[in-house]
Amino acid sequence: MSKSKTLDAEDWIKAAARSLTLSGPNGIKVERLARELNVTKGSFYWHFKDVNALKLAMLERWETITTEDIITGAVKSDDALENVLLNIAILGLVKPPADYGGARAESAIREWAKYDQDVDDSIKRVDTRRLSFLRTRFEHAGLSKQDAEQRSALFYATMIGAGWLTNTLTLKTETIRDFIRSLLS
Amino acid sequence: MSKSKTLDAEDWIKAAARSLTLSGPNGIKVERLARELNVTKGSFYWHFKDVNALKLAMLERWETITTEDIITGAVKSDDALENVLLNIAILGLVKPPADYGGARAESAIREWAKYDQDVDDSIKRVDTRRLSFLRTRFEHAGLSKQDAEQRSALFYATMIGAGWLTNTLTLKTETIRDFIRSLLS
DNA sequence: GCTTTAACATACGGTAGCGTATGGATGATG
DNA sequence: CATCATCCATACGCTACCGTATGTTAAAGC
Repeated sequence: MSKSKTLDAEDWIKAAARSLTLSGPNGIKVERLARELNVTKGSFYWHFKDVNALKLAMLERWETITTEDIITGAVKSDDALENVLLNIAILGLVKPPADYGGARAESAIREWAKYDQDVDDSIKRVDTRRLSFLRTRFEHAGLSKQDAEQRSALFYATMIGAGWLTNTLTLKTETIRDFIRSLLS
Repeated sequence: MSKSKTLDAEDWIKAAARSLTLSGPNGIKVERLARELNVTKGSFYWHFKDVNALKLAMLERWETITTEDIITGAVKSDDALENVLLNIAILGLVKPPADYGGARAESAIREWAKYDQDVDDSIKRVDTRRLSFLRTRFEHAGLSKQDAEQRSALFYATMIGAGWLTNTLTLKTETIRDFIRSLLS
């Protein structure tokens, strides 16, 4: 909701992302988003061909945000791998800006992927990108290719699960640190 | 789809569970399920008051299946804790019968819970039940209360994440075994 | 064999949502 | 200042649902 008098496509994308995290994929309805933006759907069909176009645009934003942006951000602190991983773990690996749905977008999109091929393609690219980053890092730390592949996968699975269960359980930093150390030994 | 000429409530519950795993929560539509069952919705409203009643009935089935039934099944092999956990991990902790949506029901329900209070209540009970089972086991293995709490949580998070990413990555049995050993030491 | 009832089918009114078509306002531009 | 493109509102037909009301059938009970 910029202060400009008229909306642009990006405003609609943000609204869709917010709605996704609040109500799930089926919360993304044209007339509903229009109400939240205080316009009518006449505006929407000016900026987008149809809802599918909005979906694809939103996925594209999310992809770049949760791979390139986040990973490069986490690596900026180029400490020892242990600290890099800890950073990633604590940040949840997935903290897109609140404008675009925040951390809750991850799980919503991940589940959505099971019923929608476009979404599945998107998340597969994201997973591949992240896993290859982790695997490379583990290899640089001296692990064999096989160990690097398995342990980065184990680490990634744990982060996804933990980020998923934030409302149910809380992992202490020390617990995560021990876990990372066992992966690196 | 039993061979009996008429349907019962259980048939509708199974159909709803299947539809949930295939199309998500918004795949659970009365007229849609009716088509899949080769009847009309006249049948549905005879067996249930409304869709919400079907939702609640399905959640109840899922709860008992994925806690009592599964856990007691995994424990039947009353080996050392290491093997029990391995069993749980490999079984995914969450393999309800295919009739009721199979393993994919877990993630669907877990995501659904974010937008629906009834579902959230249900999954909170399930998580509590499972975590308390794990925690008790860890304590019996000689870990302190704090360690048992944290490590069972870590184990559970990993299992949820791994079960979630089965299409993306594959953890070898040996990897999981090493992980469990590090948790028990 | 006639009624009763369980298990559906059919028909209806109502809402929410999609996409289109077209009209209206507002600012830039020559 | 008349025109033109941008941005949005309004109005329309259409489909997919929900839930209700009522008709239908086949089998069970007596």
